[in-house]
Amino acid sequence: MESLKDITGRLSRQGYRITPQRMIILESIENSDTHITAEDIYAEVIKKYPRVNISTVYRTLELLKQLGLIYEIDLGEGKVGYHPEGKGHHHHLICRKCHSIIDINESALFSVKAVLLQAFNFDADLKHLALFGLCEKCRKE
Amino acid sequence: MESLKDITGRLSRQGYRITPQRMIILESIENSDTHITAEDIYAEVIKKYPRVNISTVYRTLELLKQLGLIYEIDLGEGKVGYHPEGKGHHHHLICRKCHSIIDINESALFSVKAVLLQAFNFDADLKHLALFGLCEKCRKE
DNA sequence: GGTTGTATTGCAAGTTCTTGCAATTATTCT
DNA sequence: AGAATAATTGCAAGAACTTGCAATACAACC
Repeated sequence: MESLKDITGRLSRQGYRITPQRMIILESIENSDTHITAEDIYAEVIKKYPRVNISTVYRTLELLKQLGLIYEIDLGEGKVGYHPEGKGHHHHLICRKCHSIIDINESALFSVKAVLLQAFNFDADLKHLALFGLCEKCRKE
Repeated sequence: MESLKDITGRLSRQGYRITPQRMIILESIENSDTHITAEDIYAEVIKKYPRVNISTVYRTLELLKQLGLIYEIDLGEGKVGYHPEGKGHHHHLICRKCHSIIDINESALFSVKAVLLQAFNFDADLKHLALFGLCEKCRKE
């Protein structure tokens, strides 16, 4: 479990600056239990710091994503959620027809990660994956 | 390999109408060798039928996607590509840092599909998957 | 603590995709 | 073939995100 201090330390060491905006955005993500959206993060942020612009939120999310500190998850229907690295991992099976979502455990795809690492030297982020397809109900229709 | 006639037949049988707009959009996707984008499809379409609106392109892509006749692929950097069902399948390993893309064969993930089908009765579309992570080069930096 | 260099921000304009609605048109039924 | 009906389209407005740029402010160095 990575604390806020670990994250800011890591940003700092890589030459990124610790701004009040980034701190509030980070806190919002860490405090969320679910897959929080950019819009929800923005709503949280302006409660405390009304002058923050939404483009700052998007830029910060992009930065944290590239550094691997948060994960972006495609939730289907054009929705995108974010999740901190430190919290539990799982995957989503999303029905492309009825849009229902089944959550499955991280371990279901452990073998895939190993294959990709060995065959392609590619370190895949198989922690929060969205897989699309047809659910049990829609397969029968 | 599914021909244009197979696709229109399937649309028709399910109560969808065959319009000139849909025909041109379908042809553009079928004729493309790569992962064509919505923008490129639109550019193709208006060459032949200048009055078509781009929202028709998006709506048609959404329909074909839900019916499983085309696949949508997240290419990273906010880019989305489309691929007809009838042509070859493969996956992409996309580096979240340098955005390079490695193509891998469909068969690399056959075992995953079987597991999801057995455990969750979920028929996953593991034909054109985008997996994000770090490539060999960026892992060393 | 003040100065300096550069990352970051806010703003506004721009892209990309979505949606509501009235007009149009493909299909069905006679 | 013509009328009925319901899916589809074009349009315009909107939502979600991105980007260029000048102003600001973090952090490093004296």
